[in-house]
Amino acid sequence: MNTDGGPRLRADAIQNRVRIVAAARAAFASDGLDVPMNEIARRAGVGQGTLYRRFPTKEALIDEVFADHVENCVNMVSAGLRDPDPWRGFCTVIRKMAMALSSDRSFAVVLTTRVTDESSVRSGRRAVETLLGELVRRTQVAGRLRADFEPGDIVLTILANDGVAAAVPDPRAACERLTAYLLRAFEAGIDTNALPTAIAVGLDDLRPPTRSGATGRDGAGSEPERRGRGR
Amino acid sequence: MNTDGGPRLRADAIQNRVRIVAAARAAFASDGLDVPMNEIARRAGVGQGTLYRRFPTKEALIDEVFADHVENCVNMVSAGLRDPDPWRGFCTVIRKMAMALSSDRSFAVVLTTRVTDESSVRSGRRAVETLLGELVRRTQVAGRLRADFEPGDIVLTILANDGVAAAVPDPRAACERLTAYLLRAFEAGIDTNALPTAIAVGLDDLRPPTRSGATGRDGAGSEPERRGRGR
DNA sequence: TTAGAACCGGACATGGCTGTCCACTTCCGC
DNA sequence: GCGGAAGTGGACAGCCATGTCCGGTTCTAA
Repeated sequence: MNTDGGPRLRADAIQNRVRIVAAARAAFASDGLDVPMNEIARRAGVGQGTLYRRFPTKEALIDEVFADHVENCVNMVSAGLRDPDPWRGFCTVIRKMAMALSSDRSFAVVLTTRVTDESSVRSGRRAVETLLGELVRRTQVAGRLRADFEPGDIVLTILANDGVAAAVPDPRAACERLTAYLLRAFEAGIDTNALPTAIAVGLDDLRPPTRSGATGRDGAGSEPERRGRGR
Repeated sequence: MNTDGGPRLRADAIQNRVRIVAAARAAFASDGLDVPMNEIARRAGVGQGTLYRRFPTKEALIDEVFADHVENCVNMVSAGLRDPDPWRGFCTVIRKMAMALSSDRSFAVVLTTRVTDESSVRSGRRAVETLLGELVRRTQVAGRLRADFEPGDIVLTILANDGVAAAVPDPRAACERLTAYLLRAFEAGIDTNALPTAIAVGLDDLRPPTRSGATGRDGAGSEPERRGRGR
């Protein structure tokens, strides 16, 4: 994966780099992209200096960590596309995506927003979009997916799952259920009521999260604390 | 609304208080709860000192601003409950909720997470939940809502809409479409396939949006902690 | 073995946010 | 009017985030 064309690193530096990436991967998955850099350094057992030497910005680290995540995503959609039963393939892709989103808090962010601007993540994302487009068309041709379904509806599905996963204590179960509902709605059937106009957004058109709320509120009593110059 | 039992305020102070609340309402709606306090003060045309004199913490301000939002929500659900056609009432409530979520970025946060701990928002939220439970049961009895639909699925709907609204450039259209899909899936019909197990969460069981960790997989090498070679 | 380049850790600079303090100003009862 | 309590604005403290710097350490090539 890491075919980084950079200058050869010293043996110990390579070790540390690997450790950093592993720590970052775990940290992002469990705590989201908000996890501080020094926390990642701590988990990796290196100093901040070392971390920033390898990855000049947080963005660079995110990019490295998620390049292969996106690649996995590409593979997943490709696999669904090769399923002889289009509808089953479609459902599998949607379900697997939902699972990935529910188990990794940062996945949706990386997949949908431009946290990194000039990156392999970005191109991978485009690949995903193209493949999803094919998947949709193929399933519609087979007659199992609503004719008015649009690729943008998959973005909708991703974001919906993300919203659920971000707040619920058991994201897996919740996302499974949401996905089951959505797949039911996506299937071609008797109901031919027109849908509201489709949203014309791709994965690149989304705005950054800012997950509002965040009034501090770590849970551990971080009350105002009266720390002024006492008087 | 503001039946604040505090001491009588001076005329100019009342003016400023009103201005602050109005500015906060607008700011929260458009920018989310992350908007800084001094930005709110600026918009209200007052100093920070004044703001903090009226509302000792940001939490208190949020509480004040959203008490009536939640009240509106209660009224909305009540209205749906009085619709002679249960299914139509149900759909109206879900749609209106989605609209509210899509037009006010902070609404979902206030509705679903405990940003404020001891507050009228909290009790209003419980009222909303009770009413939603009735709404669900009533619609099921009328035979138009799936028998295996659960009140928790409305929470799912709220969170899903929130996820979409947070990221998409035109939240209104996107939420409308998502809601149309979901309502289709919720309706009782020919499809009697079992759903995955329901999620047993209420509005109060949700975790804050940021930094709560533990997506159910923390054990993955969390703390190598090898801490420095000799030196 | 050894010299020096690469590497290391952690202190520090910077900036944004919440919340505090206080010297000054304004309203309002008498 | 006038005196004082209530009110005001903005400087400032403390915290936590990203990213920088540098004195000391360690790998490695010769």
